Amino acid sequence: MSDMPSCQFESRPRRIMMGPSGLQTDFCATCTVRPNSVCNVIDEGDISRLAEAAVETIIPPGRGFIEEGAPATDFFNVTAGTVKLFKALPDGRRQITGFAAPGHFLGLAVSDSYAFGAEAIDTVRVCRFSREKMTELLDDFPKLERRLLEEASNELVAAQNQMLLLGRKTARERVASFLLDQMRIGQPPAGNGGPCRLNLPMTRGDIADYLGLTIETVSRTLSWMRSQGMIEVGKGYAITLLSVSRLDVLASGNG
Amino acid sequence: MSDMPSCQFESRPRRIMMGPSGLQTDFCATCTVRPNSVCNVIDEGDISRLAEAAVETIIPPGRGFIEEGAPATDFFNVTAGTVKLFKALPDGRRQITGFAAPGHFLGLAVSDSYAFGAEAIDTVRVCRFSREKMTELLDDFPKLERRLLEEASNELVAAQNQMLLLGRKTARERVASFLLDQMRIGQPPAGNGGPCRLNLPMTRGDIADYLGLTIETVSRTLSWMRSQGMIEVGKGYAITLLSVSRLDVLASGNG
DNA sequence: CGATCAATTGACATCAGTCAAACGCAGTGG
DNA sequence: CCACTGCGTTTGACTGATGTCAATTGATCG
Repeated sequence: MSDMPSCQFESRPRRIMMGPSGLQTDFCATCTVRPNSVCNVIDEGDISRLAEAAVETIIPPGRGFIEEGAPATDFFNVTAGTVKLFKALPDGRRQITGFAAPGHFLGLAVSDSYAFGAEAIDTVRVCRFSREKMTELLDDFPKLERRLLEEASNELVAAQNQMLLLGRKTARERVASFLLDQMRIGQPPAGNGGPCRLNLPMTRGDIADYLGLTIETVSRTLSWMRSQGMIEVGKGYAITLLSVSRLDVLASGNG
Repeated sequence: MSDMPSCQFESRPRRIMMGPSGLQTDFCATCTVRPNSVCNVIDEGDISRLAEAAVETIIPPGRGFIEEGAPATDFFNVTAGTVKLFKALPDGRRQITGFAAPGHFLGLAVSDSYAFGAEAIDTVRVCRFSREKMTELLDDFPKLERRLLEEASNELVAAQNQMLLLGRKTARERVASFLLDQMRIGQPPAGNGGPCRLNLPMTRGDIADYLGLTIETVSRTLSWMRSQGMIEVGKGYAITLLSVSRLDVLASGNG
């Protein structure tokens, strides 16, 4: 599907403000995703330590930047765009294990090689940390470790939900679950129940690989939902959820 | 399938040796699973702190001891037997998200309620830690936090593998993957390639719920493997792997 | 306008699920 | 000792949801 060249970064070393003392200062201080990311455990006073360790990298759409099985040299924090994480079988079958939105931390594999691949869906910006810098940060900021554990636990919960979806839900239930999940990402938790417009960054193929279905089944299912008045399929990647409640019933297996 | 009574423990407060100073001593020091569990990061000198916090609990076969959605009051460390972890849909469909063998740490969910249920397969022994005690331990032993992060990362990798299995593998590939995984649990990593006898603690139903299949399909697939000379199905829960290499080819999708 | 690529739709095939029967084994009680 | 029961497993016949293959539509971009 994608050519997946071996990990090539289009890194552009970030221009960093220098403070009076010559120390790097507030490159991270102005980061818009910090409140939602693991970085939020670093105090204002220590923020320059973070900026020092991070290298901002821009990744164009479709470019792979983590190769499954390659040596795990870096950690990443997504600051813009959406990344797909996946595993593949030798014959090309692919399972997307998750989508990483801004704030998401990547690279939690403990082993010395990545257990999954990663590819930019749209234009992605990440903060890259070398393994060494990351180790230093972990040693100096115990809070960071606790925060990463929290992050990992949340991912585990998401993974368990996905296993339930992949192992036991029907195609309609899977698509409904997916749409609701996507809604919860963009929306504040208190959804008002009214129509909700989504702008999905990923293709039908990505959705299929995420839900363990084929492109055709995803397309047919969306068409069926449209025929039922549950959603509206706009042009491009827009989908409007017309009846969140009915999708909810479907997603939880009571359709 | 199981009646799952609300969490009832058959706790028997562990008899603990008292040292000269009146402090509890080496209940954990003699623990056979400590080398493989998160507890191995606590130094000998501090081992009594661990013993102080742990309550050993015996759980009979079939008894549920974590209920999905219930308040997450305790953490567990499995010391004997096998536990199944699962999520369920309202209509009873069930996905087993993993099996916890001795050494496995349970309860990593950060939220205040359990994201999964847990039930003993055979007679299970666990060390139970209250949330408060666990927090104390984490505060006092930073190494423990790092170790838990490692554990969580490993579980994430396993979860990603399982997503690939559930989303993209055929029934034969799933069963082959499962048998090989089970072999690797019991065996030291250097499998000699010769026949390998497994004694699975779980029923066909559990295997089916783990692999996202039905009992019938699991049974048929095992019969097919037997007809191919790949395995031997003994009475009870014994299965002998006759050709690990052919199972390997199957499991990785080149069957 | 033609080329390309993603998405949709249709016709058909198939893998795994469903329903049902039979088997094997263990435990119980006559 | 044997009949009876319960439960998990195996096997068979059939069904159906989803995959496969293929044609069409629609959007984007030179």
